[in-house]
Amino acid sequence: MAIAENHLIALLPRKNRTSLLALCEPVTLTLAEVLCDPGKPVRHVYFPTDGFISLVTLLEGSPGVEVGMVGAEGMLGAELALGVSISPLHSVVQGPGMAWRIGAAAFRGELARNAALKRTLDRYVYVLMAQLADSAGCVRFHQIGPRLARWLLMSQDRAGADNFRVTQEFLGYMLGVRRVGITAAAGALQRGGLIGYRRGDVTILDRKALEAAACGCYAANRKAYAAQLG
Amino acid sequence: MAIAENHLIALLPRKNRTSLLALCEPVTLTLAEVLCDPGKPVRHVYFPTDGFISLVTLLEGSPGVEVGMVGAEGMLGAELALGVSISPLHSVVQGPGMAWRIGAAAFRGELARNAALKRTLDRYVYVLMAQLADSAGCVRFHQIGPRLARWLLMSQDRAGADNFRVTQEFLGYMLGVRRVGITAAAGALQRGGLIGYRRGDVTILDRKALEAAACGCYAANRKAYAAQLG
DNA sequence: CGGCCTTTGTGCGCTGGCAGACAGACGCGG
DNA sequence: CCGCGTCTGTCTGCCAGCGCACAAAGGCCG
Repeated sequence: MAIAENHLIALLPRKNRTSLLALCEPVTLTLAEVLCDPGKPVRHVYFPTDGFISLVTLLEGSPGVEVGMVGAEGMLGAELALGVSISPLHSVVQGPGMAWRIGAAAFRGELARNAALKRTLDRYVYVLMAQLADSAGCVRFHQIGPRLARWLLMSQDRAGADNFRVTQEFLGYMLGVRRVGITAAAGALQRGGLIGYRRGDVTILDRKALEAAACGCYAANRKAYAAQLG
Repeated sequence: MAIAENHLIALLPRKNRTSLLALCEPVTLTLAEVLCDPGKPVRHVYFPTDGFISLVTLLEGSPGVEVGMVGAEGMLGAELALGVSISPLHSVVQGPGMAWRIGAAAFRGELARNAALKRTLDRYVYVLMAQLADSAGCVRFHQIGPRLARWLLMSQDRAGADNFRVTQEFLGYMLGVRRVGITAAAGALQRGGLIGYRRGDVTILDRKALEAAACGCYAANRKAYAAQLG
């Protein structure tokens, strides 16, 4: 089976794209794999095609919160494009699948040669920043229900499927709330017929309604991405 | 009186520095002035020397939260360094003073010519990202007291003085909490002799103790800045 | 001096989410 | 088909922070 596309790579002019892909190797992202720890050097950058990755802030003494998601629309390791090789975030594979991978050194070399790549990634960094800023407000003011709906939509987009696996325990960790909070919110969505949820197996049943139930951050993020990289 | 320095500019090699400064004009930042609205084009970038600026996320339908502060250690308008001229954040002058200012177009031109500038700002963007990510966790998990202490320290650093003006109302807005929450937390700090607070006039009395009372985000942010731009 | 605006202090009832504990339900593997 | 581990649902008590409302104190200005 042919490997799927990564959108950032697809945006590059042919010449820049082939020069980048020449350095890439396809790798499998396996569920719950940790690709990056905060404060540690970035070894590889990843351009997911099928799989997707959660970005989590870890403040010592507190549980984590997800502040971003990276799928085929993005990349992991954008800090290298800023000339820094230390990751500020914790990165965990959230949806299994494939990704293009490049070693950090090779990637820096390519960046120096490939101006179109650098320009594209700069824009991506901007979108990420907007996402981080929104996360702060979302995490503070929005309630569990709408945040859960947003999370499910973002996952659906990146999984490219109506169905994916995730336990309530894990969702609680991502949203920075207790598992029981998720039980309640997910129960409400299920009773309303927006989703089906059975033992770690979510199915999106009514996407329109889910979009209506999600907090505005979902739409805001899509809009910001489309404006810069659409 | 000679205008004070901006640290990012001071980091540049002499040649790059003079070439940038040739485009700058000194301007006065007046308290509560709004320099930038979310979604609007960035007209100027600012390199504060005396004054400082709060960066606030505004999600529609929610109050704001401060997610970053810009003083002489930083700049406002870093998104231009990423090739984007739309600000994602609301920027308000929080401490009056002076800044170097450049028009957006002139700044983009200079960026294209001045590689050292671009490299420095890339690193600054990284520090900002780390700050945004931390903010999300801080806002979610840390209590008002420690967050207030952190805010006061950050302001003291940027004001370059032990004393500055800020009302509890404004503080509540910045931290995304009710004014009464600030009243309680500030009262505790005052009773402990860490600060003096009288009708919009704060004085830092015991900086060491305040550092101990602040949440870890204060130290984390200083460390991240020092590592990249120290 | 007196009035008015700004800023701070306090009280009360409410609620979303927390902590911990436990009981069912499902399903895989032996 | 039985058992145990995983996942989900529910309960109880609790607390930080919320919304609202009002009182008091400081300060500016006529």
